[in-house]
Amino acid sequence: MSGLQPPRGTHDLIGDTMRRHHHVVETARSVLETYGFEEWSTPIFEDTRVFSRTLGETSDVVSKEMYTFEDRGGESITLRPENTASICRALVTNGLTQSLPQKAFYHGPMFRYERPQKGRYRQFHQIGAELLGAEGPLRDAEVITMAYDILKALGLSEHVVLELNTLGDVASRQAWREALVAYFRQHADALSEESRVRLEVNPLRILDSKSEQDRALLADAPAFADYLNDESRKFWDDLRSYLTAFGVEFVENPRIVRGLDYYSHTAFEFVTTKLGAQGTVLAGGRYEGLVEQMGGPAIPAIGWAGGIERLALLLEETPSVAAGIAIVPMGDEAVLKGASIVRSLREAGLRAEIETRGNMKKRMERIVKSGASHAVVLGDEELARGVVQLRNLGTREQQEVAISDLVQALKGA
RNA sequence: GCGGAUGUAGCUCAGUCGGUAGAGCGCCGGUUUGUGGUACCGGUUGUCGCGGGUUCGAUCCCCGUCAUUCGCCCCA
Repeated sequence: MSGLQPPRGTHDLIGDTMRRHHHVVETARSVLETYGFEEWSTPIFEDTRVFSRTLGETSDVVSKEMYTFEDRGGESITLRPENTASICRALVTNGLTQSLPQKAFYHGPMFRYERPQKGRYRQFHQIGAELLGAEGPLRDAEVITMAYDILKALGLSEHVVLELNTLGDVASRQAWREALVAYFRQHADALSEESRVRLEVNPLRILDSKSEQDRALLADAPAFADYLNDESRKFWDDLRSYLTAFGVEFVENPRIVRGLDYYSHTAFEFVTTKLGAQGTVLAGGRYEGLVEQMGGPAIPAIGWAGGIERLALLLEETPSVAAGIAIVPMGDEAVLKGASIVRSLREAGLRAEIETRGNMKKRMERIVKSGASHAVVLGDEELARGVVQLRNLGTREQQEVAISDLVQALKGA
């Protein structure tokens, strides 16, 4: 055993872990395609400004969680902590602001320097979707419904609840935020120590506090509903109507504020109670200023990202690998013939292995354990007659088949 | 970044009140050139996480460190 380990918070994806991971991505892909989304791949690292400008300088992600370094040319580079900003950058870079809407999805590693826990890693993987050029709440509802369909296809719809909130437009939020700050300033001495910091840095976060003393204050805090302007209120009403029309259930949770600065109007999270403190499994919202910050026109968009590790942890079962066919040659001559047979099976698109090690009992044990569907036994006697024994390992039925008919017999099976 | 728990074979774990480690499972070979997971025989596995200290001697005691894990913060 070597002393080398993967760096803290990183992990290898092998075997069952990789299969679960892959299953999440491919299940999502098939749903995303029914909605007309296409895969985009952006660089894993970007100019630091892509993230620092857009996520909010004071957000935890930017202030303490980014992997930022100078490259040899002196440029400040950051390993992407999320992908939405990159997608917006790519939209502008590739001149796609002229052909809206764009429906993009992505999956891949993200990097945040955090203390690892179950379902939380420093290199983790997200799958996400962005609808760029989302003209109104119908699109928000549609993109949320798409996320729900993916969770359902993964068999998780029973384990997860959609929590929904509105953050209003910039004007509404600004007015409310000022009222909140004024209120909390008045009661600063009653706030928890952490929330006094939040008051300066990200006051909306106080709403999400788990501290008892903070919660006591929240009851009389200014309600956002009183600050929503007419346009924002209509957006919120329409969103809920459309979601209902799509048949997606949700609960309203006014405490969802999201950690990143760029959201407006719609904010949502799919949460579970099964992952300890890491209950959010997929989350997103509407953002209207990001593309403009990347140097493009003001294009409203709606998107979300799901944590692939968290989704994979929730899967009930590990997807199985496809059953194969095992060739069992007995004797040197038979191995040569077995080689040509296994090749012809593979050329026919069948999954096949040639099993040469140990006595026949040991071979059969290994083959059965491997989940193979059929064994093809080939000894001197069969060789002489140009046939094989084809055994169905499920039914234990065995028949003699001419080598020339083997592919057809297996394809029909 | 803060606080708690844990670290012995590939896996699950036992153990030594300080005398350089064991079980089950797994894995490999054979019984068996001819057929199924459970039979029989044999075999394999460890810097007891890493570094330092105390000691004649440390896997065990002490300190540090790394990793995992739970909670806080924050987030997917």
